[in-house]
Amino acid sequence: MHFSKLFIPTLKESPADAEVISHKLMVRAGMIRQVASGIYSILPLGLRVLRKVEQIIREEMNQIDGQEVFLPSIQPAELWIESKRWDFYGKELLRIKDRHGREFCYGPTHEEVITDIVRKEVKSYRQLPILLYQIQTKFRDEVRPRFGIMRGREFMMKDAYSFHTDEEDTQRTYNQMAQAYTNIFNRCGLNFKQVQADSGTIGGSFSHEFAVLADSGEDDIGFCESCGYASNLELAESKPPAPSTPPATRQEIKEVETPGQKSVEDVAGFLNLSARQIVKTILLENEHGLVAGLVRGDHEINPVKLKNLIGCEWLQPAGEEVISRHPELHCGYVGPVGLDLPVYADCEISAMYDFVTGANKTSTHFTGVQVERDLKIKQFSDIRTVKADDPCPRCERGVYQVKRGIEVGHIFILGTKYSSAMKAVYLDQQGKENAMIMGCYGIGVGRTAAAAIEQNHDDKGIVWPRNLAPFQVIIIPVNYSNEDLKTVCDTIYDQLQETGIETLLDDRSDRLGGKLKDADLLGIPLQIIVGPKNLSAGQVEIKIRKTNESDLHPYPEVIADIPSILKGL
RNA sequence: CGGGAUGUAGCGCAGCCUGGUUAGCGCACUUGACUGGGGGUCAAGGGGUCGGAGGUUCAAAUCCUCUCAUCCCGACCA
Repeated sequence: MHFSKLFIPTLKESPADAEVISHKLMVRAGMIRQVASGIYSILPLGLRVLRKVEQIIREEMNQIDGQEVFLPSIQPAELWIESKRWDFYGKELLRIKDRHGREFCYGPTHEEVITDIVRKEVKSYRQLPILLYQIQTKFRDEVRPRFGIMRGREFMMKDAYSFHTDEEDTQRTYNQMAQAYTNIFNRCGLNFKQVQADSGTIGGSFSHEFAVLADSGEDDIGFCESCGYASNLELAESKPPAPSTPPATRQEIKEVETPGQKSVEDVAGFLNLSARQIVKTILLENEHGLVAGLVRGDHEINPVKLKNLIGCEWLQPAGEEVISRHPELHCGYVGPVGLDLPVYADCEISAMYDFVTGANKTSTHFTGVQVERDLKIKQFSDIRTVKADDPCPRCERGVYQVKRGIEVGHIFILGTKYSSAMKAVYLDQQGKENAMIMGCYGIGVGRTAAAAIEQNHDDKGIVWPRNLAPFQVIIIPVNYSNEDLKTVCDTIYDQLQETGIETLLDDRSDRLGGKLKDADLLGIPLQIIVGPKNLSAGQVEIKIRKTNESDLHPYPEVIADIPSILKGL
């Protein structure tokens, strides 16, 4: 392609409303433009990159017998009512009416549509398993879109769905999918981790995320480098407490005055104790009312773990307004002793003796509290959030590291949640009807491209991983109106094109400086700079974007080496 | 949905506090000349209902009220 013919509106300055580096660079490199909050136009250069990601995904999906389909983005309400998600999905579901007043939504995901197709067309165990996927736009009316196409409302996604007769077969496909995802993100040149994840509102029993490690990520990833265990922090297991021997004499429970001492730090300082000797009581609210969670003073409660433990629909920290409706609860002095609420305690509490809790009385705490004597615990479980340097639960010596991650892929075993609700059944060998077992698997296409930029850039611009680069090579003449240079550049261009290397020829009349700045900004892996001085010495300059290394090479001999130079990048 | 901020030319910004010529600057754009190895120089141009509506005033980009949009933090999120 000739640069002058391509629509690549590059900018010298970053847009004022861009915060993260990938957003800034994608706008500056002329890849995307914003249309409305969370809604973007993809320009030619951006689309070339997205197509690269898509192609890699297609190849890996086809490799494991996935078949590509294309489902509608506008979906009838009936299907969503049938799966019970019309009410459950909430405001994120963009609802629309057609001219007849019939209700539709813009698909945020496609379990309903795909299950509808499969239930109509698949009747026998002989037709299973089946794996279908598509790549198309989704719309989720996010509360707060941000970071360019990293978290847009409309976005490109690959979603795949599999249907099976039994758990084992589902697990097999799930594992193949995990391997395919690993291949995909490796080919995209990303540094990522496959981590345990919560299945959230999509439901299901088993799930992993693929997280690209980057500071701008929105998730916290906990992982252990000794054994490789990795998990989203909202699910990361903590190591059970080592059995401890109780002190010879146990303290008696005692009320102490703690006026104005509400936080753990306050109380610890006031009583001259460590936070580890205090038990925090956190009040949370779910559809059944209030519950209490106990964690050690230096720990944080993990609502996701607690929600999964209780098995409730939702769970959130109780607001002041809710607490104020309970006169027996005093903010800052709530404690588990004699508390008339279901009390869940973190495992670590079971190894504590002589600790401090709130006394359910203003300006008062208890000291010398003992679990078995003073507390009524509904259940002990792992309900705290792990921190960096916590011991790894899966190996002897390892400790947690915590880093930010961008969720680029997520795979789930759904079980029969949708197939039961929507009666997607098949006849088994005995002629008996069974619900199909499902899995679903997603990749954010645009987010993957953005994540690649987050991991591969410098102060000059993008540094594309080779497989995602919109072009492999850019030819930059010092002056394209010079006939000799033009001839050489055209020759190199034709030669590379014939070899199948995607090449961009910067035929613009701009001065060299501007063209070099743009080439760096666009992040094309290899630059060939053709100037009169070097050329008269029979040489051209070749610059590697990633390393900034620039060397003179004999022309025309070097052109034949370009493919091998590229392979080495 | 709570908290914070910003809307002035395609992009980045100043002017606003303390109202008063024709609303400025840099980049980009158009024309011409010179130039040609890291965003060049000179000259001449085009482009604005100062986000919108209402109000105060002799006079509003500037003060007041409402509203819309966008961004950030939090909550939320396959």
